[in-house]
Amino acid sequence: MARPKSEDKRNALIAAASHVIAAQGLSAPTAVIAREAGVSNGSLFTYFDTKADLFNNLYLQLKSGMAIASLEGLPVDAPLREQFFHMWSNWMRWSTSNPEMRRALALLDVSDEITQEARAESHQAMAEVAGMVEAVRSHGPMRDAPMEFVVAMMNSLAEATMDFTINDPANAHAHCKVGFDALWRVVSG
Amino acid sequence: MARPKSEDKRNALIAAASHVIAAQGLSAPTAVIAREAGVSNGSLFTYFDTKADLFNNLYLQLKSGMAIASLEGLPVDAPLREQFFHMWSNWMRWSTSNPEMRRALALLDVSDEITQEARAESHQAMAEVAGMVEAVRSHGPMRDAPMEFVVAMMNSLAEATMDFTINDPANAHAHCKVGFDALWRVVSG
Amino acid sequence: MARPKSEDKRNALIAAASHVIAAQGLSAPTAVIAREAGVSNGSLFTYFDTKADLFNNLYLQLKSGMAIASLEGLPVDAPLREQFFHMWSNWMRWSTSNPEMRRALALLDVSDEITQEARAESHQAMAEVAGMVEAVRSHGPMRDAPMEFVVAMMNSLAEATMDFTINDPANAHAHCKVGFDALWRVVSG
Amino acid sequence: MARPKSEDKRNALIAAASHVIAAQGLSAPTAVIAREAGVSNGSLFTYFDTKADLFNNLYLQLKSGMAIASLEGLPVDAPLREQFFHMWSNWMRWSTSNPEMRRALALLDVSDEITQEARAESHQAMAEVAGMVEAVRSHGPMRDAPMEFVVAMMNSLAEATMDFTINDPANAHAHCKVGFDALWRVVSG
DNA sequence: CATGAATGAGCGTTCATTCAT
DNA sequence: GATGAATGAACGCTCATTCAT
Repeated sequence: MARPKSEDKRNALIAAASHVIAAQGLSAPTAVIAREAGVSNGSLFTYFDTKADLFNNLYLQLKSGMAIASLEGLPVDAPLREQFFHMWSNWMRWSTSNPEMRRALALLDVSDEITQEARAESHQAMAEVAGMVEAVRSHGPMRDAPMEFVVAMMNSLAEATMDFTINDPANAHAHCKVGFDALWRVVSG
Repeated sequence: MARPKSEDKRNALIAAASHVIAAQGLSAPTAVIAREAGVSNGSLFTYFDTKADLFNNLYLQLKSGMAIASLEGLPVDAPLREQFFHMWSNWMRWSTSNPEMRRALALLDVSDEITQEARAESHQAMAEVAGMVEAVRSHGPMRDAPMEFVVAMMNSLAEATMDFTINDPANAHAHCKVGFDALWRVVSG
Repeated sequence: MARPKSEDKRNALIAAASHVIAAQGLSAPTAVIAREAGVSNGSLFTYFDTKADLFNNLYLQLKSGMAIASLEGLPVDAPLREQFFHMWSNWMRWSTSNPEMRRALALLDVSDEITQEARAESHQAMAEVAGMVEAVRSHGPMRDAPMEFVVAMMNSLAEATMDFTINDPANAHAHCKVGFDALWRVVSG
Repeated sequence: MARPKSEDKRNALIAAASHVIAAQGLSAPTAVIAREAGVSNGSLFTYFDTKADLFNNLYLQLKSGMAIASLEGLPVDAPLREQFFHMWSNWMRWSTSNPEMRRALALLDVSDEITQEARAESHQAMAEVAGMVEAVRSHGPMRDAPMEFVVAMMNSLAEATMDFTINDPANAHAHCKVGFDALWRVVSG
């Protein structure tokens, strides 16, 4: 079956794309990404049909990595607020521990190369998180607002908190708390 | 920076850049922007040194336009919350009335072509708005958080509300209110 | 040139090359030819050193197939003109029955990938046909012209007739006759 | 009005394309053509939208140049055969004096980059020549064959004669005569 | 100053060929 | 031998910027 397609190389390309996009933006040459991955420029295209395809796959990978990290060790029997805070802390930790991934994701999120399919799929990765928001808001002041709106607000507050924390990581803990309290006031009153 | 011959052309280029960026993204060719402005491609560079220079100028223009619109008709003698809501409503109205400008601004905001200087200057345009936040939060739960953090949260909630409203303009009024209430809970408790 | 394992694969590659060249031209990727032949892209190069080598072999194959078809059932005892017409009819029938081969051959003939050796060898395949021309012209108006010139003219009239017939196959019979009469006038007076 | 598009450069590009195609075939890089024309690679595309556009223009230029050359000094009051021979001689002289153009034209003629429009337009350039054929054949053995067929035969005999003459230019005059006589027999009996 | 042609570096992608499995 | 992934040179075309007019 000849040399099988190497999962390692695929991963290296995804990882390299993340680094390079963080450093150079979405206009980073595919050749640079390939070199960073230790792969020839042509090989990139045996793993991804197009640059956009690579980007969509990276997007999905980052989103799901983020979602998984957010739910790690969730104290399912604890009170809702505690669970929610746990998730939020994980989320903030992921973003500050992986600032490149976070920047790449921010750039991809705003790019029009990312397809609706990829966006929809990424929502599924975040479904469990969204479910927690749903549970929280159902008794709060936003109980009548569209779910998507509430999720959008949560995301936007998360973004703001991440941005702030990345620039001032020394107080990461405090910022995390401030951000969470703000979010809690938004959804829970 | 000897004043160029025609302020009109400069304005036309800025306006065209806004349209074209909204439609094609930041990678839109300068030649397209120039054509849209009714100006030759070469002339663009007598008004702006580089494409990045044009973008920074556009960024400033949009930010200040947005700030001015937000403060229009501010009821200076009314209670703070009412003033704040007035400002917020103006802000939302600007973004939904000028979706192209809003989209261009969102793209520019995330671009690394925008210099720190331009970002700092844009904060001055928003100074008065920031001043209102300052007044509101001083007695609220975020009284100890860094001012920039609070402003960042306000911006992020505004972004989320704008996005949502642009996709569902029929309920613009309701969304505006929901967004404001959330913001008020964040800063004021 | 140790005989490769599978003569079948070699033939499949030759046949596939013919189809694919007819459809896509000489710039058709070798990978496409290999896929069409049901063979891996790498294997193509165990049967042919280079793409040009494949093309030269295909060229020879087509030329000799055409020559063989032209001589099939030749009425060796019939008058010369009748023999000649028989050959011409066969030739035309081959080209209209195998339009893909005919198109591939036309493309190859004009390509500079085909070596002088291959061209010379192909002349041998047509030697018997050329011999008939020789016999015909020896008493005709072209008796003093170089043999190659006469053959070239025959070929060119054959090409023109084939082209015309392929575009209007309903009247294949008539076109065949018109073409032959023209040729006869050229070589025999 | 700025620097006007230079007719000289356009011509240089057309001429360079002709040289380079003759030497390297249709896959010659546009960059080589541009260099040969003394122009930057990018400039080629201010004169021609695409490589195919350049090729179509070259095709037209060559065809019309050939047609014009063929009709130069036509003795309009002479007998038809003499006129016809004059045209034929011109044609052969053009092709042997311009072997590069002739080869480029042969390659272009067979390329699928040449549009139907360009082919149709080129027929107009040859209209006067075709008219002469029409006049000749109307009383000959091909009076009932489709005009296009007759023209195709004339072209094919011309091609064969050119090919032969280019390889043996010393006897150009004799080959020209032999080719013409053959053609005359085809169309006139 | 306005114009738009000129420039040439740069990019995404292809593909003949090689080579590890 | 067969496979198909790996390679990297090559290509058509774009576009920010410069410069002749």
